[in-house]
Amino acid sequence: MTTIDDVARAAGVSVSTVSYALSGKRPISAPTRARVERAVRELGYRPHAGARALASQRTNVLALMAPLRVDVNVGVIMQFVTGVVTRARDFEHDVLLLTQDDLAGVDRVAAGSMVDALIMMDVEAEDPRLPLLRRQKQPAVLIGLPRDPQGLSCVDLDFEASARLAVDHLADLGHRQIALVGSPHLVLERRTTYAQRMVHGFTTETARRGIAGLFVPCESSHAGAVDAVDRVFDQLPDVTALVVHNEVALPVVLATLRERGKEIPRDISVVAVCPEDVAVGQQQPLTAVDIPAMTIGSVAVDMAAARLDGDQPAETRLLSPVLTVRASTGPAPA
Amino acid sequence: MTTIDDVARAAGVSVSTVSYALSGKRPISAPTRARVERAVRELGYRPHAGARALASQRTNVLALMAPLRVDVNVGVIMQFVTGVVTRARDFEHDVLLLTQDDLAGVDRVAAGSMVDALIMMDVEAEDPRLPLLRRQKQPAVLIGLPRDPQGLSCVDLDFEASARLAVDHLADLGHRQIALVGSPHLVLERRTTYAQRMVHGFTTETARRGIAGLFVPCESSHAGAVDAVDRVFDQLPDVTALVVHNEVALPVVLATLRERGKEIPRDISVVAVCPEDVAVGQQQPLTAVDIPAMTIGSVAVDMAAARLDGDQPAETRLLSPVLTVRASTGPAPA
DNA sequence: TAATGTCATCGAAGCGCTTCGACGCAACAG
DNA sequence: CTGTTGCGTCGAAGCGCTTCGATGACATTA
Repeated sequence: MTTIDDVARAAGVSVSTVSYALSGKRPISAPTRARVERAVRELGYRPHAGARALASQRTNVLALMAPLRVDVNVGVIMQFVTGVVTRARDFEHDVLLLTQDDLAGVDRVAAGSMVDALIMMDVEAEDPRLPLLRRQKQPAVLIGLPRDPQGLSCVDLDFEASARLAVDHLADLGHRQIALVGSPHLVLERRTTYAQRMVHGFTTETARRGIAGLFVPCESSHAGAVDAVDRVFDQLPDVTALVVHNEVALPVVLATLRERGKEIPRDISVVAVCPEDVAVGQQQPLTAVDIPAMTIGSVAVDMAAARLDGDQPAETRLLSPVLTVRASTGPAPA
Repeated sequence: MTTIDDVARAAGVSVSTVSYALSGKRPISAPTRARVERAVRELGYRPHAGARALASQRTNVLALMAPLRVDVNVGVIMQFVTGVVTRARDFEHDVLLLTQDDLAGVDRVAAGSMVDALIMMDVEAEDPRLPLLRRQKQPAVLIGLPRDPQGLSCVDLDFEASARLAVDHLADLGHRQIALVGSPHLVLERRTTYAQRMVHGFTTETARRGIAGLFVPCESSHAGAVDAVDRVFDQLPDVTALVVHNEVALPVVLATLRERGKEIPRDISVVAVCPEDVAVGQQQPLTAVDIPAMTIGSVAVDMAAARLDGDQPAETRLLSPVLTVRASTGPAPA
């Protein structure tokens, strides 16, 4: 292994000069810096991460805790992760991946000084990780919105506003009976707040506009989706529009509607709440509220970075939803 | 931060005694060990990862390079990752996540001594990462099979055998015209070997058994899947069985078959090659060759671990496929 | 000419841990 | 009673880096 000593010797300078030349934390004359850089290149020198972390109190790694279960929406998670990893590189950071259930992991990586900051996905209302996070010296960023975010940064799509946006779009088209096909029971029971916030926004907005609004949970399986559609028609026979907030179920819901003889958007309009690629990848392109998963991931990193060197206080950011009209919504049938 | 010195002081022993008490690398008397452990508990001591890495040449972290693109099969990747992360914990290791395109990452984390070993997913025949990997001091495990694995451990499902298994199952049921609906063009062009191995196994086995075998690539989109089905009927009008090795397309292929008036398995049999949960989660449970993604991930970790402390030489392991008969295959129509 | 200031560089301490060699002590053999 | 062995513990070196204070060279000013 080539060390900073080797570089110093090769460049004919002291170790500290090499360090300063590379970090730029003190002025080094151009010729000296050139010699150092040359030596670095020729020897293929890489600073030892552990030694650096020990001396500088910085690891250049951040922890990402992601739900690797199968029941949640794999595609969205992947995009979050991609956003985080990609943006982290812009800040010269790598990403240590923890699983959601690894509660001890928070302590292990934070107290063990393995990371500079932590990002947690899929936060629940009373998430058991929050107390752990609060007592670490590293800043934490939550993707999601717990009941009490005290001391922790949060970022998420504004799901209440998303629901409103979807309802308004449909209401403006004349729809008066709208159903929300949402997350599985389990997700709601876990008190994952995005699901709750969606339902809440939907309920209040339909109420506000004097519209019949029905919420049905929907399991993420073929059967679950078919069942959800059936329940909608059962409980709201004259429904003319659906808001679907469940990616896995989405294609099945569409197929089932067609099977039941409903043409989209002639007989029934559909607004999806999902990432853009899912919305346009269906049999027909769907009007949708975009879940900008990658953006959220990268914003999370930005927020972590801000707290690392700016030591700003924690803040909460809710991203404004954007609805894109495509082929799946139209005026309510007469 | 509480350090090993604090623990030593609290326990009334020397620093080295604490270290040995915790690592077990030298005998420490029971009472002393108890005092150390008590101090550790009371102070909430966690060794500093960087310091430990510096002194011991072990980081207890392994790198996992995963394709976070969207075009590949997200679900399978997630399962690999889960397998790796979960198994890594059994060996007291954490996982650093790199993206596939981050070629420089190999050097950064390996030469920078951030990890003890590397695991690379989605390896191509002439993968550009291989030379980089070979010159690192850390062992590497590939998920996939490059043309020349020299010096690197490999693990994957035996896709040639999988194809054979699928073909044999169908041939034994009397099918004489079989099509393989496979990976997208791009994946093949990238020379991702699982796709090639699948095609090769399919081609040789159909030939060996004197069966008409047709391979059609299939893009991972609704339109792509529909198109693939059309091409199959175009080029092999009397086809009675399909092998589908493309998870994303799978549901669309099934739907399209039905739309074309083909009932499964009465008119046409289908063998999927996909993870079990995908096979059973379709509208009807599918006969399938399981892709044991999680197992492969955990085997990869096992292989890495073996090379870490046993310093066994590199080896290649191809997992034997298992075909499970479900509702989508039956005798060839007369 | 001496005092002052600037700039580039150096030396050394120290980050927190592991590990090697040494040491004291008790048990045992000769 | 001395010599040997083995167990449990300690001290110190060293892992590779960052950073602080000091220093020397040189230019600037009084």
